[in-house]
Amino acid sequence: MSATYRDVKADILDKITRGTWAPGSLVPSEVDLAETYGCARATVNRAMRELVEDGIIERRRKAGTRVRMAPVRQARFAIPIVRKEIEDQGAAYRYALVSRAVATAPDWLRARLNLAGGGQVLHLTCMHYADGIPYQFEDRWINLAVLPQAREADFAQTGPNEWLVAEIPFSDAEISFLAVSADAGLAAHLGCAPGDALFQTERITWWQGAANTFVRLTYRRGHRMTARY
Amino acid sequence: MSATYRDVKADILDKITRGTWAPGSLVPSEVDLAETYGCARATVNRAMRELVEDGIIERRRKAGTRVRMAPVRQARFAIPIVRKEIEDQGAAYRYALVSRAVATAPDWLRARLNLAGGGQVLHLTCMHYADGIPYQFEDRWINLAVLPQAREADFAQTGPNEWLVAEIPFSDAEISFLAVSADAGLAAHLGCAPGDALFQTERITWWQGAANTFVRLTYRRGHRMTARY
DNA sequence: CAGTGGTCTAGACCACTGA
DNA sequence: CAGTGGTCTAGACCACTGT
Repeated sequence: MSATYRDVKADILDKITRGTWAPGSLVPSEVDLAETYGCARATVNRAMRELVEDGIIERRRKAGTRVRMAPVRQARFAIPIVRKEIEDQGAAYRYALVSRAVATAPDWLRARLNLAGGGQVLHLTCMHYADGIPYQFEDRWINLAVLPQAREADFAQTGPNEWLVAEIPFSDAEISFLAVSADAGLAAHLGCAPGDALFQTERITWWQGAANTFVRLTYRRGHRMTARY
Repeated sequence: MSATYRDVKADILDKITRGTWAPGSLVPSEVDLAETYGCARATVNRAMRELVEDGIIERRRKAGTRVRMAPVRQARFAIPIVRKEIEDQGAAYRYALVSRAVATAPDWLRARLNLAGGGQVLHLTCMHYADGIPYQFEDRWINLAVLPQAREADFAQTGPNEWLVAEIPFSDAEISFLAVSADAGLAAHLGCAPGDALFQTERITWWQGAANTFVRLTYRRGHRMTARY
């Protein structure tokens, strides 16, 4: 008697993975399941909500709950701060500012960030090292219309990433993963040969509707990003 | 009076993003918040649980709830079936089996999948096209000890991905994203030049503790994977 | 040991939506 | 319009863990 929501979730998941409840089939209603497991409906409801969250089942009022035909396989990636990423690997972290310039946003950036014409941006390039070895090259553009205080910030000691996290702790973002061929500059910074295939991420973040930064992070040769799901 | 859990969540999130409640600061207890919002504690609790899930706050019994110092930025990626991915772009999908062979698992694969010596695997290579243009090259290894029925399956018409989803709808997986340089084979299949940088994913899936498949998916030049969070 | 979150309950009302 | 999920409530007990 008296199952917990974890018990209920585990049992239902088991029935689904073992095929007792096939993809597309109808799952008993919450009331029935509550009786089956001898618990309150709220308990069943919580188990079911988590299964929806996990992409295992689909629910619709009146129509009931069904096992998904094609499970939505989804992975969650933690987007780490570079320093933490490196330190978690047990390596020593070092940061270096490569260049810094205030400029008018180039056309491609205005299009990406949906900026008005003539917008001023702060363009930074930096390097992140793990145990002295190049780890990541950072190419960052900060919208000075949204973050005028960036103009006065000192990025010689602290990377723009950590500065931004302190300045704007929570924001919306869009991230892309892709592969690029190393040009001469990247090759020099990351200690690889021109033409080498490198893993790159691009990220745009917004705060209260306005884009505040665009960043392109290029990792050293051989880097991979891993997740479990 | 009588706020919903969405109201409560939105209001708390607003207080955090606007800086009213700074990173690291203590959030009022559930009992207090319930009184503030004029709702039941369970309602506040649900809002708070979702904020934990979103990586915004941390909670510990007795110690209370705090705004996270470094927000855990996390992105969720839907791992699509290639066919769906292509069709959702409005393109026509075509599949072709390139090769098929039963073999003893090579050492690197045995290590990756934690297989016993002498294990038999089915090695398949396939192509996926969008509007007739090469889209993705699939290099798949299926553990015949776990999935003996793969030996008899016809992969000429249906890709191994869809076959596997039907056979083992739900499983655990580990996925990696990386960049590779196209070798002669990949270049020929994907219609690019040798040496081009290509985006690649590797995935291992387990079912009931045993690895059943390893797959390496290489995308055509210029492919990028995008998510919002 | 006291305060906080974690969970369960029994009941209620509501919001959809398929038949 | 009836059945299903979605949510809220008031109260209860429990499980941690800081002081």
